[in-house]
Amino acid sequence: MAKAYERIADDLRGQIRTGQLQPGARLPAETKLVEQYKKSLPTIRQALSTLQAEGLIEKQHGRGNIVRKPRRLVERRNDRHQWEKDRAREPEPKRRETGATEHDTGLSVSDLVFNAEYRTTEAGPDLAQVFGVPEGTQLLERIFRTRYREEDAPFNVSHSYLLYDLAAKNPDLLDESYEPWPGGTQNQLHTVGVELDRVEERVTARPPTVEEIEDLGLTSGTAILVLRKVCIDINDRVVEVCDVTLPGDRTEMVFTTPLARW
Amino acid sequence: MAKAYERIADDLRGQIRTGQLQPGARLPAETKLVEQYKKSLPTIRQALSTLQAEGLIEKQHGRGNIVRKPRRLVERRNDRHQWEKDRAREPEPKRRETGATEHDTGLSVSDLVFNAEYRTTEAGPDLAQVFGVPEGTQLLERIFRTRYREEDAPFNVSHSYLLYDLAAKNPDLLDESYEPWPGGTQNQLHTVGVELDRVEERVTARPPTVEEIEDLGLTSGTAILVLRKVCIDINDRVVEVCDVTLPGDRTEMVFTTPLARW
DNA sequence: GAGTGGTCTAGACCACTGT
DNA sequence: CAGTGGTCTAGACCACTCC
Repeated sequence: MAKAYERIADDLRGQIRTGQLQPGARLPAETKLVEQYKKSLPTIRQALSTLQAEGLIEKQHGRGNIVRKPRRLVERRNDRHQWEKDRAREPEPKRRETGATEHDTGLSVSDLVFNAEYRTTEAGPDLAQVFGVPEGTQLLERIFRTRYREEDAPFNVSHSYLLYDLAAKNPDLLDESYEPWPGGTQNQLHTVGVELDRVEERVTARPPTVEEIEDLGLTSGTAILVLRKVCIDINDRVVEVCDVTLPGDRTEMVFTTPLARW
Repeated sequence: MAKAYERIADDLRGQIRTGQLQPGARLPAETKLVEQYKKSLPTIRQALSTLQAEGLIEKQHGRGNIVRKPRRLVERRNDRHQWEKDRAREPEPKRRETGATEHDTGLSVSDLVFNAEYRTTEAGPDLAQVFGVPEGTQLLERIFRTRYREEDAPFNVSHSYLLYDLAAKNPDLLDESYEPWPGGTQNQLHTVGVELDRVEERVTARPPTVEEIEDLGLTSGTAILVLRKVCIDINDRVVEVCDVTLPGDRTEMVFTTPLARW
């Protein structure tokens, strides 16, 4: 004998998958479902909350339970790194034209709103290990948020870390008011004599924390992609570590791996 | 005035984050929490279920609510593709030694259990578009599952698609009893005259469906990584499409992007 | 103001895990 | 068998959305 809330969830899930309930459509009111399935309200609500956790519906207080629409995906390609490296030594007017995110998304600079915040921190055990420096080493931490001009929530929050002593060679790099910096971090590193050899990106996924739900404007029933980007220069030194949080339901990361010919 | 279940969740979350409640520890019984917070059982349970959704605790019927332990990560590196290409033309004994997953994880063949299932399907709109063939074109679908010998659930389920006509050039490729095929798919493609030029991987994240919770042995409160790998040969033809489902709490994907020198 | 979901209570009974 | 979480009910009142 199947559990009541599971049967109800299965039934509604089926209606959504087969398209009987279209994306954007409102489900019957919870009180209607009570009559329909002859079960109590809390049972109905439990069924609905499992559908919410699966990302199939969205609960809107005062409006109803809505079938989720697939969201438009933002691509994030790994060829952005080479593209950014090529740009890093261009003259400023050219660098100013567009940034890496615009390169990925095909949007223009004016479609996106960019926000930066700088501060200094000390390396904890985790970052100290990645940089290969002692714990407590001073770091420049930079927090970036990118969002569409017409939307409230950013689709990208990243925390970038640079060795403070390295960044301080060019005092302009310590000043957040220069952001958005034309040419991005690779240009900034170029001004202190750094050339990148490779970028290593590590990706995992997990459910969002409450803070991330706030920050990224998620509804519950989504996952987040956690990306750690490590930039390594031609002397095999780690010169930047960047932790990026991306909403899983609107981000598609594209990694192209070229292979040597036989 | 904060909601009661939120205050309780915040309080418990704090205890977990600060380490007052260690991973693996049991929370007080729900009835104890009722006394402690002077709230009704359903309210307590609502607080606990938000913690479960965040992946912080795991509910074990009859035992208690347990603080989740971080899981051991399995790495999946993109240099596996070049590694596999290099192997593809080696003699069979060498190919038989280890596979790409063992290369990633540093485990030996005997630590892993591999399972394959072949069948034929027709290309739906999605796959037809990626392959650049008409809908209904016959495909060979191969379902692979990989798991640790000591564990029940696989950490990797993938659906690989090949053009049937291409695979049929070597009848051995149609027979699942040859799996695990030494040298992997790139060697198989080699036997029908295909050389890969590049691999394109697209990654998103989302909450698991009920089926995936079953298949991958997940507890609720985890996310899955969805990866689509597209293999493109030196004539710019799509020769394999592979959809991979990975549990987000035990997988770390590593992508290294080498950059050209200035 | 009508309709809808959100929060919370009090309590009954079932099912699983351990000893 | 004791202890624990899982399922379900019936009903009160609050908060948001939209007309």
